[in-house]
Amino acid sequence: MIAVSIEPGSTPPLVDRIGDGLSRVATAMRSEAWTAAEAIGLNPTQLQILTFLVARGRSGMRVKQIAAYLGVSQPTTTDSVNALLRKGLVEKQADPSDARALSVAATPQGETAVRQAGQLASATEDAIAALSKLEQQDLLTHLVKIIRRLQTAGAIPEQRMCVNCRYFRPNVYDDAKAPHHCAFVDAAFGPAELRVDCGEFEGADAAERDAAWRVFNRGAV
Amino acid sequence: MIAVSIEPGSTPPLVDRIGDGLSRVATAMRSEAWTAAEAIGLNPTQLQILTFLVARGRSGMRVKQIAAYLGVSQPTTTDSVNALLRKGLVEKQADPSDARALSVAATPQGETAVRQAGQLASATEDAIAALSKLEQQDLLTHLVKIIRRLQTAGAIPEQRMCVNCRYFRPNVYDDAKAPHHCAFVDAAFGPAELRVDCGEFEGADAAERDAAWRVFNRGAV
DNA sequence: GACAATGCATAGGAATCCTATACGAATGAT
DNA sequence: ATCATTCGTATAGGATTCCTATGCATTGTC
Repeated sequence: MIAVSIEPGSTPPLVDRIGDGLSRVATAMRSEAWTAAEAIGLNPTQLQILTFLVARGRSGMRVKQIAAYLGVSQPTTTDSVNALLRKGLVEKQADPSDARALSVAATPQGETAVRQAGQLASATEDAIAALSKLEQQDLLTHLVKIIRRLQTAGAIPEQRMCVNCRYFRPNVYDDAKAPHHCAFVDAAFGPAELRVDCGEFEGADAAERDAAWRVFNRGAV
Repeated sequence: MIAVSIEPGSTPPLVDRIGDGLSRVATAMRSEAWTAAEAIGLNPTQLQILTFLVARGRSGMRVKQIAAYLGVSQPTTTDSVNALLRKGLVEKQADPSDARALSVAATPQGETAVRQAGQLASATEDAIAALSKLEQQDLLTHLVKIIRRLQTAGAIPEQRMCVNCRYFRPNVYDDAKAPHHCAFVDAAFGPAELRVDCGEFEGADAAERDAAWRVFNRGAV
C-alpha cells in the first residue's frame, strides 16, 4: 500500500506522491479497460488474459503463469479462463511434458477480438503520446527500472524484458540513440526501443543478468 | 485499452510499451493493496475509499465524488461505503446545503486504520525509492503531465494538483531546484515537491489554469 | 406549478476474487 | 520400488465488487 500523508500542511514524501500519481493513471486505465472489453463482450479481466495469451502466441500458457501475470489467485484465473473457453476465445490443451498441466492458448477468434479492442480510442494512450519523445523514453526507462525491482522483490513474476534477456548487450556502442545491441535480431537499438514484453525473449541466468544490468544502469545497482 | 502488438518480430509503438509498463506496475500495486487492506480487515476498494476520505478531512465527500475518484459507478460506491459504515470506519451526514446529498467522512477509527495500512512494507514504494532523486523527480513530472491530459480529456475528475491550483506560480524564480512558488504557504518549491493531491488545493479558473500550464510546461501545450 | 435534472438507494444478476480442499500426476527420499 | 511430499488444476462456498435499470426525494428551471 502506498502510504498517504494525512497531516494537514505537510508535503508527503516524493515516493508516495509518485505512487499516488501511478494510482491515478491506473484508475483511468481501469475504467478504460471496461469500455474496451465491453465492446467485444468481455470484462477487463477476461480481456487482460486474452491479450496476454495472444501476445504469447499459440504455444499456450499454464493457468498458474496466467495467475502470476495477473496477480490474482489460481482459482480466480480458472474462473475467467473458463468464461473465455465458453465464448470460444481460448482453448485448453494437455501439456505433453506434464500430464497435470494445461496449456491455454487463444483461438483465432480470440486474436480477432484482441485486435478489435486494441483499435479503440484510448485517453491513456493519447495522454502518453502527448509527451515528447524524449520524455516518453525517460518514462519507459524509469518504468523498466521499477519493474525490475518489483521482479527481484518477487512482487511480480519474471518479465520478458530486454534487461532480463540473454540476447541483450547493453551500452556496447557510443551512439547515444542506439547504444544497445540485440543479439537475436543482430541489430543496434536505443532506450526508446526497450521491450517490456518481447516475443523473442529468452531468460539469461542470474549472473549474466546482474552483469548486464550494471552495464545498462551505468554501474549502479 | 492499451493496444498490444501481436505481430511477431515487430517492436510495438513506444506509447504501447509505456502503457504495458504502467500496467505491470499497477498489477503489483493491486496485489499489494490486497495484503495491506486485509491487514486491517478490508478489501482494496474499501481501503482506497477510506484513504481518499481521510486525505480529504472531516468535511466529507459526496458519494458521486467518491465514485468519480474511483472510476466506478455510483451504486458500486454505495455498496462499499455501506460496508465501511457497518465497520464504523466512515459516517454519513446530511449535507446542509442539499437535502438529497450525503457527506461521507472518515471516523477517527477510520483514520487509525489508514495509518496502520500505510505503515506496511510496500514493494512498490521500495522500487520507486530505488530510483535516484532526479529520476523520481522526472517521473513525477511526467505523471503530472499525463494526469493533466487525462483530466482535460474527461477520463478522470479534476485533480487537486498544483498545476490546477490558484495558488500555483510556475517558473517565477531562476533557481532550477525551486523555480515555482506556492501563494498559499508563500514559499518557493521545485519539481520534486509538486503535489498530486493537495489538502490546501483551490481550483483556478480555466484561463488561469491554461496560462499557468503554458508557463510550467515552457510554452508547450 | 409543472417538469426536467440531480443525488442517492435499491433491485437483480453476473462476475471477480478469496480461502480451503480434493485429486491426480510428478518428484524425491528412503 | 514404495511412500510421502510437492505440484498443477478444479471445485466448493461465500463475500464483495460491479454493472444496468429503476425508484424516490429534492432541487432547479420555465
